[in-house]
Amino acid sequence: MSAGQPLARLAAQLETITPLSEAAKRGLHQLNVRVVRVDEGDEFIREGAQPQESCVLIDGFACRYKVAGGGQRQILSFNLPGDAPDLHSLYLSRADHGIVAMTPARIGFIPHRELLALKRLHHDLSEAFWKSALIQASILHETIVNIGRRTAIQRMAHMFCEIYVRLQHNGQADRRSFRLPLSQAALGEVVGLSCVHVNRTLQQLRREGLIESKGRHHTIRDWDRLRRVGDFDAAYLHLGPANFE
Amino acid sequence: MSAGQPLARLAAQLETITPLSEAAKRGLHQLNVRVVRVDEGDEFIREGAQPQESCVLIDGFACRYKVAGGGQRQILSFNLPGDAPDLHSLYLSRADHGIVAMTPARIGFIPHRELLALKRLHHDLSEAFWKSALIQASILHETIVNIGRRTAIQRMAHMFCEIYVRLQHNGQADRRSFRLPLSQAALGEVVGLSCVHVNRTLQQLRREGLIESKGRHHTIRDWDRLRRVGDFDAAYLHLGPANFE
DNA sequence: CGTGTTATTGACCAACATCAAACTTAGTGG
DNA sequence: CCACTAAGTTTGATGTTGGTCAATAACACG
Repeated sequence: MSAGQPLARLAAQLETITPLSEAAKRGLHQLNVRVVRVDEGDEFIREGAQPQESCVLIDGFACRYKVAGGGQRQILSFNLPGDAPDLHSLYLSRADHGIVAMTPARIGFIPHRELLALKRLHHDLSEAFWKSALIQASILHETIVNIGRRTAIQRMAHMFCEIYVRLQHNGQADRRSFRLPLSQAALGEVVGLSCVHVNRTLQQLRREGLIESKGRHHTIRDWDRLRRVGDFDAAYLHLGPANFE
Repeated sequence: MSAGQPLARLAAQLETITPLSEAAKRGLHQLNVRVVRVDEGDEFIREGAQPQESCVLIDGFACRYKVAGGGQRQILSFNLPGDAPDLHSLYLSRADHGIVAMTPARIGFIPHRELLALKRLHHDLSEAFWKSALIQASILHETIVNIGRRTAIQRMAHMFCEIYVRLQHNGQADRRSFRLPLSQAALGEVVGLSCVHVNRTLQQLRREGLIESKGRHHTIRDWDRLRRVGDFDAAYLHLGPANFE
């Protein structure tokens, strides 16, 4: 999957959303992709920038975030390999959030012009992009509910469920076990908690036998209970007919 | 604006986003719109439904919401006349949120098939819809920051700023004054607070001379300070060159 | 006028933040 | 391989914010 087709995973992901014509796939692979390696912590899209390119996460793990007035960061969403995290910039001139790599990663930058032209040429591709944006919005909705209405332990449980299901779907989870490259401080920025409270909530999840962690490697011990605690129903991820239980 | 062209406001709103060709506008107005009157409190789209039509808010005020496991409601966003709140349903089969009228309202329902056909026919229209969905996403991002990172008074101040600017842009605010048809309980469902705390926070905003309210009619007394308190910058609303100060 | 809904108040409490220190881990260079 | 460092995790003590419960007051509507 590596050097040859930088957009292979994007294409694969789009196809799980909507079948693509051969022509559309060929078009994707003929795009002029500038591949850039970034390091952990690099903000490869900055809040407020006005990029002329859109990016695709080729491999690695990234997060979209915004910074509140007090300087505190809020993570808006995760991005896994194959995601196109800023289709936004295609139509909105100003990036209203930054994107930061959480691991060393490779990013593909594609000129807006080419992408727009391709989208116009292949209607199925255009639909797939739209649908993918709608799924992202659906995840944002659930995030708002999670932060607005759930307690610390529910939020964390819910977050672990979401991450597990998405990593699993992305081929990055082994059984009930996965690596989540975020510090506890960063986890707090995801669910809107202080890092101290994240720590204590994690301990509670462990104490109750729901998860197990060493370092940044986490294992789900009791999926069914974790799901119930986190009030998690994977429907909002729109991952197709697969059901995770 | 009333009987003749149910989609007049939608067209107007789309045009503030992207100029539309005459053909596209004609196409819009030839759509087969089923207009329905709903009452305050009516949930005209239910969470989990699988509608075959998309809706447009012709007049009135509506909110999109989700319900958490505990039965508590979280409001995701406001919708004003001219909004198309569920373009989602065009591509995602299951509505992952409900929509409820906050005032008596008129809703236009348009068959998915017609809308999809029209979108395919007029590229500018398709772009306008996409852009409008991206703006909604941008608002969701700010909502997540608001709920995740700000204190009660900041959240409320921010919400009033957003509502004021949007109502103003929609022609529904008079000077610094507007009607917001939500109970304090509902305001709490917007910003993730209990209704008691909403009440106390409102009092604080009044005490500090930032706003003034009688009933559901609110007036902004000190826009500049309200904006600072709420950490509000209208950029994320993408309302075009207009600047609100 | 009643009657139901919404707003307001008070008392109390739980959840979560903050601060500061100790401990662990992983990484780095000698 | 070890010492050193920096980053992240864990702990305790304490304070604040905001939630809950329950009662009362103000409105709105028929």
